[in-house]
Amino acid sequence: MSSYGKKLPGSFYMNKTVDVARNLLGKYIIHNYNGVKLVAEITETEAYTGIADRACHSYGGKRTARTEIMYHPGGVAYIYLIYGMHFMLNVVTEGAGDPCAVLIRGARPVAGLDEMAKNRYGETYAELSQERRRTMLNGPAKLCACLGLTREDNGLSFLGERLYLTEPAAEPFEIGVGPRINIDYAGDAAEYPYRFFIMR
DNA sequence: CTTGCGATTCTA
DNA sequence: AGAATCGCAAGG
Repeated sequence: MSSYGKKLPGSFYMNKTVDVARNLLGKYIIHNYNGVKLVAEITETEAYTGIADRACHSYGGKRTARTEIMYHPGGVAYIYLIYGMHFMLNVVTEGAGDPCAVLIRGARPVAGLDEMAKNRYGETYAELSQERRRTMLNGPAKLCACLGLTREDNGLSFLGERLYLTEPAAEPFEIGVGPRINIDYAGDAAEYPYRFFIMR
């Protein structure tokens, strides 16, 4: 076990997606990237609950090359390109054939700060403005850019050695809940309280 | 094959 | 408010 806590077991992911989304708050994302350990604490998530969820890419059982990985058993990464330029990291949940996932919307940088800053801004962490230091991981696309995650990493198992999640020493926090962001197309589902975030 | 557009971000 | 920028998915 590393100093960042014990790796989450496969069973963590095989639960109701909304519960996993809530439980992911405070967990660490570890990406061993170019020989550097990038670490970030998850601070904001959104649950996408599969076939019955109009906001979910697999809504209605839609099964395409892009959504295929969501049908895999929980514990793998679903990473896709959006707006032709941004990648989004999701944690696939629940059992095989139940295409659900949790979008990681935000995090707090913990380690590998220089490498993260270089990945997105081409500067060391020390060279970043205070504003950028504060906001470098507070969006799903920024998070992927800083952590060096791309389409190439789609389907990676969180039980492997390169990309995984850990349970760090517990620090209590309150959990905020609200509707998901930018899914106006989803009708009633746009109002579901499926977004979770740490309130400090 | 064509076309419309998105679970975003930054700039003005 | 608008642009950037392209793979995906639906439709012809």
